[in-house]
Amino acid sequence: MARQPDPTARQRILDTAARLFDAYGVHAVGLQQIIDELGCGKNLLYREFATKDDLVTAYLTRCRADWDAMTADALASCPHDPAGQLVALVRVSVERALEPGFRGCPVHNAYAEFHQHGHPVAPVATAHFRTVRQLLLATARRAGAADLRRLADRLELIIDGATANAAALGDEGAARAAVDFAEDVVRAETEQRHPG
Amino acid sequence: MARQPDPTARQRILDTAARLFDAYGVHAVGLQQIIDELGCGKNLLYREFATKDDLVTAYLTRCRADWDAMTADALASCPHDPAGQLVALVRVSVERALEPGFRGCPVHNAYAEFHQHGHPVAPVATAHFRTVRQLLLATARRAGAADLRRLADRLELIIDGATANAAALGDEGAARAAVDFAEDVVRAETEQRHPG
DNA sequence: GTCTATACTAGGATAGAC
DNA sequence: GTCTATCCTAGTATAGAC
Repeated sequence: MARQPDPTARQRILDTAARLFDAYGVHAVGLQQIIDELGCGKNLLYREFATKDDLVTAYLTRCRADWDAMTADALASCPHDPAGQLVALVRVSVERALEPGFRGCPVHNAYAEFHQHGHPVAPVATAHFRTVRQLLLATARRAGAADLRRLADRLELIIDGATANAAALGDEGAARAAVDFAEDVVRAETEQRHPG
Repeated sequence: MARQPDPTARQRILDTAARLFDAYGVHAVGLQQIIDELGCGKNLLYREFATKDDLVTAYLTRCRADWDAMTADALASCPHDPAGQLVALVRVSVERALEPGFRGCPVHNAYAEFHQHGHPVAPVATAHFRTVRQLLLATARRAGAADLRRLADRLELIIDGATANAAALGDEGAARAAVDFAEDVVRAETEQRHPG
């Protein structure tokens, strides 16, 4: 009897690839290493992903989905408090960045490895950067910020800064100060102006 | 007559290596590519740098020296105004990050590629991170900040955030807001408290 | 003696045939 | 799942120009 194709194969390949790419970077991980860790045959991987670029693109798409889910949870934690949602977006970013072994935002890291020459993974990364920006702007608007772009810019700097710094210094660096910082910024940018 | 050894060889190798590592990442650049671009023989490179790790370590040490020179200039631009120096440190970081082709802080990028298993380049990178932090703390102290660590943490988040964000979105992102942000933070953290 | 250039080893990469 | 082809890597050794 012929074996049935395994519908979970693609997901298992992506799980292993993501773990290795996250830990060592894309260039540093070979397909053979993924195959060895997964214990599958070479055919299976090449059936699901024709080239390494295809696998990397799928990996980055998955990173984007993870980030979308993480931020959706943050927004849902205080659905009627947009100012609190802005702080929650910073909080979940910092929590992720302070996990042991964190090596930096996978999308930023992959973009640094592949941003040249119209590489196929570059547009997936840049789409993520625009998504982050749009989410901050939309939430700042609902929070009634006087200057939408200024508040969104400042929170984006805090998020990106905490992410990069945590990769370098972990919780011995500036990342642990990010949430307090964000609270002060949100308060300053959304408080009522005194009349007259 | 015998040829004289070229005292500039090591520097020329480092120039070319730094340009390629900055543009494509360390893993993505082979020694052969450096040799080809430089037009030297393989022997010369291996005489100056016995292994690729040696070359990468020298490259990172050079990146650190570049950063030290850049920040020394910033401090010298307003030697009797520590608060202005803090803003100047942010300004030069943002200017560097907004240059065309910027791919992120080279030390952060290299650390992301080589942070595992006690790799010989990792300590060079972590020493840089501590240097940045110490410089911000020392300057914040001279600026008379009420809470040294809070001011240094916040400025470090802004610098790291602008650097990472500029690599992703260039001047269409949050990086251009960093200097104004830093000015507000420095003002808030160094202003005189009202007595009583 | 210093340099360029090339040949070579050994291993790992992607890719694909069977 | 194995086996092969081709390429690229780090690194060494050798040949020959200046």
